[in-house]
Amino acid sequence: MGKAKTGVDRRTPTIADVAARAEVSLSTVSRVMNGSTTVDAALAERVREAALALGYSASPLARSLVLGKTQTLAVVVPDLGNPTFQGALRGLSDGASEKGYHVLVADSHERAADERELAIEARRRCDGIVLCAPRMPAEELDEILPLLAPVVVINRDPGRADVPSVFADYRSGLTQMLQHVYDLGHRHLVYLEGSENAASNRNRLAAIHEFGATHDDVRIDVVPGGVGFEDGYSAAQSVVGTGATAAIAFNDLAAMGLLNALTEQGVRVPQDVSITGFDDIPFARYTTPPLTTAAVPVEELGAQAWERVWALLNGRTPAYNLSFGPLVVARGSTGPAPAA
Amino acid sequence: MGKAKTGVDRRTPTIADVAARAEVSLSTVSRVMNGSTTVDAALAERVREAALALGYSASPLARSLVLGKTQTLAVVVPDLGNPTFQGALRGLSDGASEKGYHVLVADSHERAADERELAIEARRRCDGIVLCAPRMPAEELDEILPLLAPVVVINRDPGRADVPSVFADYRSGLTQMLQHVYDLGHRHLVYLEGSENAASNRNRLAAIHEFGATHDDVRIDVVPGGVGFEDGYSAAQSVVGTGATAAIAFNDLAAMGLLNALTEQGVRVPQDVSITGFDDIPFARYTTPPLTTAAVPVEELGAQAWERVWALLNGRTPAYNLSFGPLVVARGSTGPAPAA
DNA sequence: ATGGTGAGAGAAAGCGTTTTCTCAACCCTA
DNA sequence: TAGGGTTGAGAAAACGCTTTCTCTCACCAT
Repeated sequence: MGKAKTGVDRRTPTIADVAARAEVSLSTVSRVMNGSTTVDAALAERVREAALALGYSASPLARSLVLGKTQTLAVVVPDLGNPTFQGALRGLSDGASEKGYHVLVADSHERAADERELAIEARRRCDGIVLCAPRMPAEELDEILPLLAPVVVINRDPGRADVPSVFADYRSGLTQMLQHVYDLGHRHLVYLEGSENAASNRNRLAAIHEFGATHDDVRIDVVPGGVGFEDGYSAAQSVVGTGATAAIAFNDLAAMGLLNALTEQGVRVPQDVSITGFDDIPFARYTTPPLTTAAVPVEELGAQAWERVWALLNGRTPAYNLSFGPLVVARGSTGPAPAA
Repeated sequence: MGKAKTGVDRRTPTIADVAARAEVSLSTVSRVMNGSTTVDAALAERVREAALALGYSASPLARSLVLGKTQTLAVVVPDLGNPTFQGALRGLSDGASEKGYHVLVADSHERAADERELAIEARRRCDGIVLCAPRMPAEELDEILPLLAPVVVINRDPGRADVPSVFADYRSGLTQMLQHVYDLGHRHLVYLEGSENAASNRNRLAAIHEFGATHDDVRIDVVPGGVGFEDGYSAAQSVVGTGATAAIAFNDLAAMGLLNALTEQGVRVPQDVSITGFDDIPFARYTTPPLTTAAVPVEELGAQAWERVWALLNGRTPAYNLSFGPLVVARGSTGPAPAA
């Protein structure tokens, strides 16, 4: 099985092949391919013909090396299976591809420990990175951010002025949500917590504490929950145990799990217990009853993130940081508090 | 703002910097970094120290160029917003990252026209590619497949023996589904079609025709539908118009849209009309009533696809092509046919 | 002593581009 | 007709690595 010298070989053609065929120098080929005007029309045509005949196109790798840019953007998300991040990824990907950029995704599987290495490694292959690492400790984030530049942080406040960010204002969103159920007459609430160490969970807790502090007539319990269906599902007992009339779930997924468990147990929603989610994932409106939630425009969030990396990439100062104030979408899963 | 020659510069260190600091040659540094044993222990230690001090790690770009491999896999999907492809992407990504591989995603936005260029372009930056292009004409697919190798095709039959593939057997799945509603007594069905030119739609149609041919007592209408919520939602009229007692939707998304529209119009599911989906996306079980569907293990599908590229990448012959026979999951959206 | 061996390390080639540098030829003007 | 300015194209350096090739030196057996 020696390398027989068969006339045609399967190796992808290089610039040298084109140069040889067109009987010009490498430089000329390069110039033609990059649209430099400083080349004779006849020669240019010859080069183009040769390139076409050979099916040549420049190696992105070699090009990246010399140009110092890869035309690729890294994105780190905690969980590719979560609709929230899927949405952001989509918005990002759309924006990027529009500008001829490629997207490298890395899924950290919610393991905060891996995020650092994952991000740094991914970043090295790209021109910039969008980081979504809700569980990473603030100090660690602050530490790696400079190594990652150009970087934009998504879904949390990076806590540094020099790093653009786009995120939902979970605190204000949850405050609105609390007000919503309060207005419906609920006075005993329960918050089904997300990951304890997640920034967005802390934001929500802040809203809860503030709301509790400013409303003496309301009681808010906090029980452990999580970020997925199952977490919400298995928290049903503790929710019921509190005797609260309204359950504020960390997100839509948990809310849906809870809703399901409650319904199975014969608890009527919203007659007995009101339930709220967070994010307004595409499916939130299709549950029974449809889920009341705080809408976060995730795809737009991704799009805005792209806009900011793009600015950074072009040496421009990105637009102001964006903090989306989630909007409460009142649907069927919340109703008036049952008469005591 | 000239480039002042400040002692410390922010440029990422190269192998030359490490060599200089350790007072050895480039070759030695390279050898140490790649774990070659043929280097003196003392020297090796010096190199490691220097690398650490400088925070050096080899440029993946330069490395890729010389090694001829990028440690990256391209994935082309028709729609990042679709749970089916999200699942596959996830399975793929998990497998890849386990082997230190990165994943480049490209979303073709269901535009068959773009898929070709997208795939070729993405492929050039990677060592291999997983292609999911349901709408691409068979001839075009057949034409570009050789250019893409190593490649594995997902979600459709590539029609060439030399290209590994992993896909769901839509035909058998739909046949089972038809049998399911038939067994429930339904004799007048309506198929809510997907994209006309999609391979998986043709597979389903084949099942329909066959079923119709072998069961004279059953009538199956076909109406235009689509692949998303809205498509299903807006097809409600034509579905009702047929007078069928069971609607077979192209996929879960369309089924959910249809379910929603029907419910709004006071049509009871499944008392008046039974509805079935396809894929068993995570949310299918949370509709009201829960959706009867044919389960396709999308994540596993992605995982298997990875296994096959991985084999290809290592010069091994990948395992047999896999065709998952979807399993009907009977849930609440299908019931006995109403008495005529 | 001496030629052979083998280990360890540096020099240099090569990966496929882009771009600066250099040079030859041409045209114009004095 | 000579000199200066364009214009166009090739040679070569650079990007940051890996790996082959080459060389030196120490060691061992003869």
